Amino acid sequence: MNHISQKDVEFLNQYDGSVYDKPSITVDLLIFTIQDDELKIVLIKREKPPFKEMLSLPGAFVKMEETLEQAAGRVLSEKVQLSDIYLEQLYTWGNIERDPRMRVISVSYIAIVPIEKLKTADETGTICSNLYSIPWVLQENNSLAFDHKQMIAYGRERIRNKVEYTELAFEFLPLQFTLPHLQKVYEILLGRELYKANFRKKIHDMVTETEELFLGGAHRPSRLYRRS
Amino acid sequence: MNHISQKDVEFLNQYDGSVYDKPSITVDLLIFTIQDDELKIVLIKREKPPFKEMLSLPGAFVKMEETLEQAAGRVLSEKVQLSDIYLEQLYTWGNIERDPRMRVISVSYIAIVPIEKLKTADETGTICSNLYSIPWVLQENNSLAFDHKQMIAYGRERIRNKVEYTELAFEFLPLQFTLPHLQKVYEILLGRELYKANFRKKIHDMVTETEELFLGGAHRPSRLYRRS
DNA sequence: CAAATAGTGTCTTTGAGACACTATCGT
DNA sequence: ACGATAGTGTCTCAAAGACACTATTTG
Repeated sequence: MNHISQKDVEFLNQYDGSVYDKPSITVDLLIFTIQDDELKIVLIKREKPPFKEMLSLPGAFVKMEETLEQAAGRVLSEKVQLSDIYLEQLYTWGNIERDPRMRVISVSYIAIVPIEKLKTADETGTICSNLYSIPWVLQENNSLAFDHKQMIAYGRERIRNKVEYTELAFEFLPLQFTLPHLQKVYEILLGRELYKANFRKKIHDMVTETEELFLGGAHRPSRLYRRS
Repeated sequence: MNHISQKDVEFLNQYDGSVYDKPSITVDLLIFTIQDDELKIVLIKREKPPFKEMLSLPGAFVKMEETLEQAAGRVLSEKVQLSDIYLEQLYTWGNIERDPRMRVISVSYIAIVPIEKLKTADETGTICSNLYSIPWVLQENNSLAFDHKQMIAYGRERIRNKVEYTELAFEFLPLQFTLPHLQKVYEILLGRELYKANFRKKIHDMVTETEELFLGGAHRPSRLYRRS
């Protein structure tokens, strides 16, 4: 597959000799979680120029022998060695000057990991210490490497929208959860408070109650549910 | 920008020498219109292998000096020399074997053009004779070049969804239109009939009535509206 | 005036929103 | 018993759905 025949070269030459001068392709990951009642994202401090010392999304060049999803999965597994993680293509960014060194096109992906899962896969604490609150990241005076701030703003918006018409919110929670906890997730993602009774009517068909209660709180315990 | 410094090469070599072995990037266009009460798309018959003689989406390799949007606009303008055309990124397709010759990643775009606009920009008739009905294209026994059939199915779905929560349907119509015509567009895109009175309540705030009537029909003429 | 399409009024049903109430735990 | 959180019943209101009606044109 990597060998290019003469016919292919002729074909490609019709397109301005793209064989010899191609953009590079990367994937960048927006790994979201909810911690301490805040929507957070995994960022890393760049160790090399350009944008040295600045925060950026984890990413990698796409290899010839992997699909985009596989590349995204590879970047993700370098951070958290976990299976069953929500992964969705967000948008492809192709501005010419988005990387000052050369032409790079980036396919961005959204990943969502429950904080409990993140903690168990993070023995060294390198991930959880790299979690940044979205409101803080998106502050006006704050600046990120490349166009990553714009990506995060776009990803934040995608999540806000999808929460309304999908069951995306569940991706932030473990298998079992209480309804007050689920409501809190919705409230954080939507950015507004919800009425308890109405909320429960809305999500009623999405959940099944278990026999267990969530104990450990100082007051009346709440029932644990699963997705139905 | 096309010059790669030694430092860049070192940087890139960390990523498996991607400098010398990169995927190619193309854009593929889903140009939709409505003609004869059917959703249709512009397809071209491939003149060369692979998939010679088969139908495919119009597309092109992305040049180093153009953004993805510009590349999409270039392909579009090769078909229809028109401004003010709805253009939206759909999805990026990165399967390894999607092009049998080599590794090609394709960024797909949806374009929507009112049939009237398409006709005026199509003196030779080369576009309108290349319009294919979506239901026909998506038939099970029908086959298209590359993964283009899958792209069209995905684009069709995107349109069906966005019609419900955006004003996308207006993109299929000229500046002035009648409400029966607008309703027909909604019905075609949604794939079901709508009640006249309810439909008008729903779109009431999106439109402004003009002083003109649409004449030429055999019966009572309907009023022309614009987007508000 | 008949046929056909354009356009409107209104009853019903559904679901979101608001709020008040009851229930059950730990201390 | 009390404080605090969990959980429910129900009224209100707005929008979607269904259907019947009136209006205006051509031939």
